[in-house]
Amino acid sequence: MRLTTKGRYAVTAMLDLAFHSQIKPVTLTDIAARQTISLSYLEQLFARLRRAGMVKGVRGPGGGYKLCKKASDINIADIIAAVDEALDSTKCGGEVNCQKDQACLTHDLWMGLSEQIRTYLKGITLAELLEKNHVQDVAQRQDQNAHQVIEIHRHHG
Amino acid sequence: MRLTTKGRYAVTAMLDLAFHSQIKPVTLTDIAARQTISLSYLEQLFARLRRAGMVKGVRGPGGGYKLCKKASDINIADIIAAVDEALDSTKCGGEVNCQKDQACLTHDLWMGLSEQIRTYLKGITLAELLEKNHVQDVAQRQDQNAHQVIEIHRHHG
DNA sequence: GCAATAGTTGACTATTTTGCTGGGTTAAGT
DNA sequence: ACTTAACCCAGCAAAATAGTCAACTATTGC
Repeated sequence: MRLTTKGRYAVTAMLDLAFHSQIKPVTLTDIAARQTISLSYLEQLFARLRRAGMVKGVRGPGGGYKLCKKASDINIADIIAAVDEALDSTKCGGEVNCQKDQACLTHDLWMGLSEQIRTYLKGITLAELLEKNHVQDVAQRQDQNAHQVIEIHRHHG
Repeated sequence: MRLTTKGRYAVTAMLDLAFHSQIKPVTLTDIAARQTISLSYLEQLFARLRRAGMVKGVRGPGGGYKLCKKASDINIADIIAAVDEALDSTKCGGEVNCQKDQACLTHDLWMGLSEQIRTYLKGITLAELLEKNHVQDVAQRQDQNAHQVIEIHRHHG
């Protein structure tokens, strides 16, 4: 399991989708605007998410994307796996005898690590994240406001 | 904390170094040959590892690289951090108000995840890895031999 | 001192991934 | 019909990844 910006984009977009598509489908244009991701890049990502059976596209006016499953049934690991797509992980993609003699020293480490991370991310659902974010988002906003007030006081005091 | 092939290369090389530099320094040429990583790429990686105070270069004949600390005092997270070098992690590198209004939806997730992974990797030392690999390496070799014997039997039986 | 070894440095290239632009086609709603 | 928005490409620019080459310096051993 690789961790790059691409996966983060996908998770961000899915989060946005989960949050806004309760009532009607959400257009990629909207997500692009809210999350400042380019529309075309989103199209690429959603093409893969769709192929992975995570989202469904609805054409025509009033269309957009919807989640195929409940947000509580979608985990982060699957999202990342969907967009990262079949990188053979290293020269030793799954195989054990990856190197001539000594068998790729880090094999066990990376397999173990990968598994650990995957397990961790599989345990987190979109729904959980949404909840968590909602709460903390408010908290952050309050903090920010507080800081701003303090800053203003400093500059004008 | 990002996870890419670069970090894996670095860990692989450090593992090799830890394993072979018990007696005398190890040249990058040797590591390059054993781990099939290009010499120049290794040079780049080791330049950073050296600047991070993890390895020490010894010039002249019989020279090479040595670990600065004991293998049991070097953890994987530090190795990866050393070569990955100051990526500001995303547009919201550490800052909280990464986006105009809604504050980067995935912020909490990625910070939490990063921390989780870092913690995990900080808990693994080169020494531990070496030990683990040594044992499993032998095991794998035995397995392989066994499989080969079976294959031969199949083809010639 | 001289030659060989091996680190050190930097500039330069190639490949891949990433992220994006812009063109189109197709399905659905008004 | 017309609009909307998914779908589908072909390509492109920037960045990251991986590697090459060449010059230089410090160290060891003869």
